[in-house]
Amino acid sequence: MKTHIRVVLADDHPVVRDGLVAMVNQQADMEVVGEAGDGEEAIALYEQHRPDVMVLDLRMPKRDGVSVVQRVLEINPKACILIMTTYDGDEDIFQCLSQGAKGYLLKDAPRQEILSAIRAVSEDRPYTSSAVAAKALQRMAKPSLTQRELDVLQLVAQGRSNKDIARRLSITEGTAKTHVKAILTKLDAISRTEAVAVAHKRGLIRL
Amino acid sequence: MKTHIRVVLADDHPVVRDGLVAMVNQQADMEVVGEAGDGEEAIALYEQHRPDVMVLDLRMPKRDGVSVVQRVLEINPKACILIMTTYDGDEDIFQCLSQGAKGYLLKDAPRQEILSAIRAVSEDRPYTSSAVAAKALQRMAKPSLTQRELDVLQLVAQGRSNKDIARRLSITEGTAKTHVKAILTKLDAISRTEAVAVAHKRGLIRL
DNA sequence: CCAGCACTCCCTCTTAAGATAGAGGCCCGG
DNA sequence: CCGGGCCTCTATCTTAAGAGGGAGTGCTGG
Repeated sequence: MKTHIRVVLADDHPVVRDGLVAMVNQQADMEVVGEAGDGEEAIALYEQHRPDVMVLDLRMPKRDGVSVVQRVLEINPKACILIMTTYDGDEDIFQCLSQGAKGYLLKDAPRQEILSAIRAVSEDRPYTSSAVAAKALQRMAKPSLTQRELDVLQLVAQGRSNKDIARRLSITEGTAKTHVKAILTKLDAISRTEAVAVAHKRGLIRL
Repeated sequence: MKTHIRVVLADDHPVVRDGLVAMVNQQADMEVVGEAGDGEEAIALYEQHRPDVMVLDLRMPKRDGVSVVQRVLEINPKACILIMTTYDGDEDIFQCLSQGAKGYLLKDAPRQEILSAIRAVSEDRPYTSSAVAAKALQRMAKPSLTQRELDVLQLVAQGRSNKDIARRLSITEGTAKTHVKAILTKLDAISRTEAVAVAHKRGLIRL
């Protein structure tokens, strides 16, 4: 057993970092060795400190949480990453876990759960609450959207018309319609507005 | 000058509460006297402690931040409330400030800003960062939606058709269209999907 | 090499959405 | 009392959206 779990935090909210620092440093068996406010910094601090656990927020400036997970696991495939975020969409959960994050928890989790998640992940044991695990499983049964469909979906969510989407993506309106239709089918939506609602709930698009 | 600023916190994230507690209790001139995890509890703790400052999150279980502001100001019209949230939509800002909150700041604010906001509000001085104030002013120039229009907008955002909306609200499809048209005009949107995007950005609807 | 997928384009047809214009009942505040 | 929002309903018309087909390209992995 380790004498000390060394932790690096990455979250763009100073308050949340302070909260985690307070919680962690109060424990005898763990210690915060670095704090990052954005994705780039998070990667730099990981390389510098090589911590036992990295606690990561999903939405951060400069670099997205998912891409930080990828990069860190490139640097060290055995890295133990715990995602801590407010977003509970199945797409986010699925992406992070399938990229190789060891744990995923929500910011409204109680202190004890956060601390035991950090301990679990530090010992290379995956940590996922049952609600989160359920969403990951749900997501696996659903069809994925292609990159092009995601491009179109993004524009649909901004309220663009098919003609407008076609112009922006340099395709014909007919093709735009084909993509939209595929999106509706995959998301099981009747209209484009419903598709946006579903996509938002699932975490396929952000704002 | 007060010897002690007594603070009550309300936020549904334990991590955020811990962060604020750590920050505040480190200061010689202030102290946290109560922590709430939802809106109801927040009101109860306000009555119990009558703190100098109340720090409030907007989105909480059981009771919305805005309605907590209203209730607390009913209890004590001189109450000093500081909103602290991640939401920066102009509607949220406008609602809180016009209800009588003394300050509004975002969770990504640095420690110093948070602390000076608490001090300002405790002395009955309003605190608003320039970016937040700008949004409140922007909002004032925009037309408000009526209650009925908000009802319709909510359904539009869920992807409902005009016919469906009409059924749910027990009105004719024509009337639903009339409301949708008014919404499009007020939000300066061309399509309903764009209206949803705009409404979301402004904080008029939440998922 | 061929199957499969992603991306593109094309067609028709039906329905929903949005623009435009008018109008009556209601309640509140000047 | 009367004007002015708000909510409701009406009607017509144009255009965009969505359903339902098919089909050709290029790339990739078995």
